[in-house]
Amino acid sequence: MLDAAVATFARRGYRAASMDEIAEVAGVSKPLVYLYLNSKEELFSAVIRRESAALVAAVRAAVEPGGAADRQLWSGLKGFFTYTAEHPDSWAVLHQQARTQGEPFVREVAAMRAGLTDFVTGLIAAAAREAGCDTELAEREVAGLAHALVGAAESLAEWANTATAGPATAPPSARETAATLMNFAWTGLGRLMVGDRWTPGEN
Amino acid sequence: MLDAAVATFARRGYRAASMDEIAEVAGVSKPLVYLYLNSKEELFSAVIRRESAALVAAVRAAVEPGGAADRQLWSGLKGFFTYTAEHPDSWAVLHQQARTQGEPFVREVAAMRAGLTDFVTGLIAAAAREAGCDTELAEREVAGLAHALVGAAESLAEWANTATAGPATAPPSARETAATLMNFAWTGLGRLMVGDRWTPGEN
Amino acid sequence: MLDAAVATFARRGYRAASMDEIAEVAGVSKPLVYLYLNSKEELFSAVIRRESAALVAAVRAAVEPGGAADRQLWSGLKGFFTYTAEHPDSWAVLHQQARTQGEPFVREVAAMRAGLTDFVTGLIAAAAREAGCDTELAEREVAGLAHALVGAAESLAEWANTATAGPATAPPSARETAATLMNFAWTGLGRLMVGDRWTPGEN
Amino acid sequence: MLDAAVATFARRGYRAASMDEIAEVAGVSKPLVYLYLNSKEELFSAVIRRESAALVAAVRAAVEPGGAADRQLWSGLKGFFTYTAEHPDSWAVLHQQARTQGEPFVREVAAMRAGLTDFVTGLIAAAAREAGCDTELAEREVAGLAHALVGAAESLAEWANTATAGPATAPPSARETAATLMNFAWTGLGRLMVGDRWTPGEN
DNA sequence: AATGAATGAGAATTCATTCAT
DNA sequence: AATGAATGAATTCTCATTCAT
Repeated sequence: MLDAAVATFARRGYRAASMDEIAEVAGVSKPLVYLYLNSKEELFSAVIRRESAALVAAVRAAVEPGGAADRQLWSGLKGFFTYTAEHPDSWAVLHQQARTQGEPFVREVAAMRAGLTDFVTGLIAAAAREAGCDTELAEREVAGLAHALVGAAESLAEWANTATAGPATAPPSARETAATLMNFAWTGLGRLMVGDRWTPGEN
Repeated sequence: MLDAAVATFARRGYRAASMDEIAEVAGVSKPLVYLYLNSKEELFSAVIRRESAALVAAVRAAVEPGGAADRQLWSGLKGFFTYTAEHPDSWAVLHQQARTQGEPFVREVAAMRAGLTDFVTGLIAAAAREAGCDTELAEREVAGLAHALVGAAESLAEWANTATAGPATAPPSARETAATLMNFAWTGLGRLMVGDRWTPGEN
Repeated sequence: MLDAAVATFARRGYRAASMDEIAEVAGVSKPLVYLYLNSKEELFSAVIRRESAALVAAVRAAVEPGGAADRQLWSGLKGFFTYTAEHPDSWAVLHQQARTQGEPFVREVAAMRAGLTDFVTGLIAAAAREAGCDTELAEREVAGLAHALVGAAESLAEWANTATAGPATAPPSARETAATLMNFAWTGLGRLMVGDRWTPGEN
Repeated sequence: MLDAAVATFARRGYRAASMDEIAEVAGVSKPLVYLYLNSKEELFSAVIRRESAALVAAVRAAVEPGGAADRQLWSGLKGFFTYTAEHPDSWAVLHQQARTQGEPFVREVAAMRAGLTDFVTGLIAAAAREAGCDTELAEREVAGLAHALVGAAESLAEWANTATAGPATAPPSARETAATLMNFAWTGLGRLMVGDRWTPGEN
C-alpha cells in the first residue's frame, strides 16, 4: 500500500496524485487506505518517513567504518547512488515531492538530509585532521562545503535517473557517478586543506 | 500578471495555486487571465519561459567575456547567485515547481538548464586547453563534472535562500556563496586536469 | 447495547451518530450490533419503542388510580417530569430525535404520544362529568385542549432539562414543574367547564 | 435558493439534506450555492435567521398595540398560528431542525424564542397589573408560565400542521387554534392572579 | 457467539474554465 | 477591453453494511 503510494506520488506529484489512484494501484479500496493511514497528509508523511529511513539505512550500510575519510565518503556515495538508481520512485518522492510541498513535509525530509550533511561534515573535518591541516577552516565554510557536496550528489542522482533521454547511452552506473563526484570534490577539498584556495581578485 | 503568477506559484506550488488567487493578486479578473494566457498550463509555461530567460540573461550579462576560464566561471556564478537571491520567487518556481510538475514543464526548464550546463562544459574544456592538459578528458566525464557543478550551484542557491531559519545569521551573500563553490570545485578541477585524480582501489 | 444507542443518539442525533461509535460505547464489535439489530433504522426503532414504553410505564405507574381527575393528572405529571428529569437522554431521543427524522420514526413516537393524549383527554372528560358540566364540549375542542396540555408538558420538560444554563439556579424539580403546569392549566379548564370561556370579539 | 434550502431542510432534516438536492431544487448548480452561501453550515444559519425574522415580523405585525393584554395575546397568537400554517416548512425548520442540530444553531433559534417568551412574559405581568393583582407572582413562576404558554403554542402549531393524517377533517384554522389556546390558558391565568391557585395536598 | 477486515455509495467542497454582456 | 455569473468534473473523506473465520 505504501509502495503504491510511493509509485503514484513519484509519477504524479503530491497534489496531483489522487487517493483513488493510489488505492487502485494498491489493488485495494479507498476506504481501506483511510483505515490504515488516516488522511492523504498522514499517508505522505508515512511514505516520507519510510523512504527516508530506507535511504539512510542504505547509505549507512554501505559505509566502510573505520577507514580513511576518503574511503568512507567513497563507499557512502556508492551506497547512495546505488540506492537512488535502484529506487528511483523513492528518490523522486524524497527529492522532488517532499521538499516542495510545504511545512509538515519539508521538515521531515530536512531532518534526514541534515543527518547526511552531518555525516559529510564529519568526514571533511576528519580529513582535515588527517591532513594535519594548518589552516583552521571556519565552521560555516565547512557547512557550506558539505552542503555543496550533498547538493552535487543529489543533483547527480537525479541526473543519472533522468538521463534516460539519450536512448543509446546507458545511464551511468552508481560507481561511475560516485567516481565523478569524488574526482570533482575530493581533490579540491584536499588542496583546500593545505591552504591552496581559489581567490578572486578584487571583485 | 505574470508577476502575480510567479509570486503565487512560488508561494503555493503549481497545483495549489488557484487561478482565482492569481487573478486577485494581479488585480484583474479571472477571465482576463484566460484572455491573455489561455489556460493554467500555458500560464505556467509562459512563466517558466520568462523566468528562464531572465535567469539566463542575468548570468550571461554577468560573465566577463574573453577572460580566463576561472574568471568567467567566477563572474557567472556571482551573477547566478545574485539573481537567485534577488528573485527568490523566480528561482523557487524554476527549481522547485517546474521540475516537479511533470512533462510539459520539466522539458522547458531542462532546456534552460542545458544551456547553463553547456556553458560550464565549455569553460571546463577551455580550462583544460589552457592548462595544456595532456590527459584527454572523456566527453562524458566532462558532462558529469559540469552537471555536478551546476547541481552544486543550484543546491547552494536554494540553501542560501532557505537558510532564513537561523534568525541570527544573515544569509550568505552571493559573493560568499560563489567563493565557497569556486573553492570547492575549481582547485579540484584544476588538479584533475593535470592528471591528479582520485581513484578507488578495486571496489 | 440499547443503552449505548440511546446515549449516542441523544448526544449526536440520529444521522450524526455512527454505528462505529455506538458499538464502541456499548463495548462490543460492530457486527454484533448488526447481528441483534439488523440495521441502523431498526436499531433506532427498537430504541424508540423501548424508551416509549418506559416513559408510558413510568407515567402509568405514577398515576393514582381511582382518584379525582385533578389528582390523577397531578400524579401523572409528577411521574412524567420525574422520568424526563431522570432520563434526559431517553427524553431527548424521543422528543428531539425521533420526531424529526421522518417517516418510520415519527409514527412510532406519535403512537406513544397518542396514548398519553388519550389519557389526558379522558381526564378532561371525566372532570367535565364531575363538574356536572352543562355545556357539552365539542370532541375536537377537548382534543385540542389535551394536545395543548401535553405540548405544554413536553415543552416544560425540555425547558427543565435544558435550563442548565443559569449555573446559579438549580433546575426546577419535577414537583415544581408539575405544579406550574397544574396552575397554568387546571383552573382554566375548570372555569371552562362551567361555561366561563374566553371569547374574542368579532375578530 | 434559500427557499429551496428551507423546503429541503424541512423535508429531510439538516443532516440528511444534501447540497446536491438543495441545488437541484433551487434549479441551480451546486457551486453556485457555495458561491453565495459558503458552506452547509452557513447556509443553514442563513435559513434560520431569515425564517426567524419572518416569524417574529409576522407576530409583531399581528399584535394590536395598546390594547388590553388579552387582546394583544390573542392577536399575537392568531398571527403566530397563521404564519405557521402558511409556512409549514419554515416552521418545521425552526421548530424541528434548528433546535436539534447542536450549538451554532440552537443559539440562533433560542434567541428568537426568547424574544417571543419575553413578549408573553410582559403580557402576563401587564395582565396582573390590570387585574390589580394582590398576590405578587414570583418572577420564576411567571417565566415558567410564559414558557408553558409558548410551548403549548408551539406544540399546537406542530399539531395543526401534522394533523393532515385524518384526510376527512380539515386542519383547524389559525383562529380556532388560537381560541383553543386562549381558552386553555387565559382563564386559568386570570384566576391565578386573583389567588385562585391549584394546590396539591401533601404529595 | 463474535469479530477483524473490507467496501460501495455518497457527502461536502474546490477549481479550471466558459458565456453573456 | 473586461467581467460578473455560472458550472462540469474532480477530490478528500465518511459511513452503513457485509463476509470469512
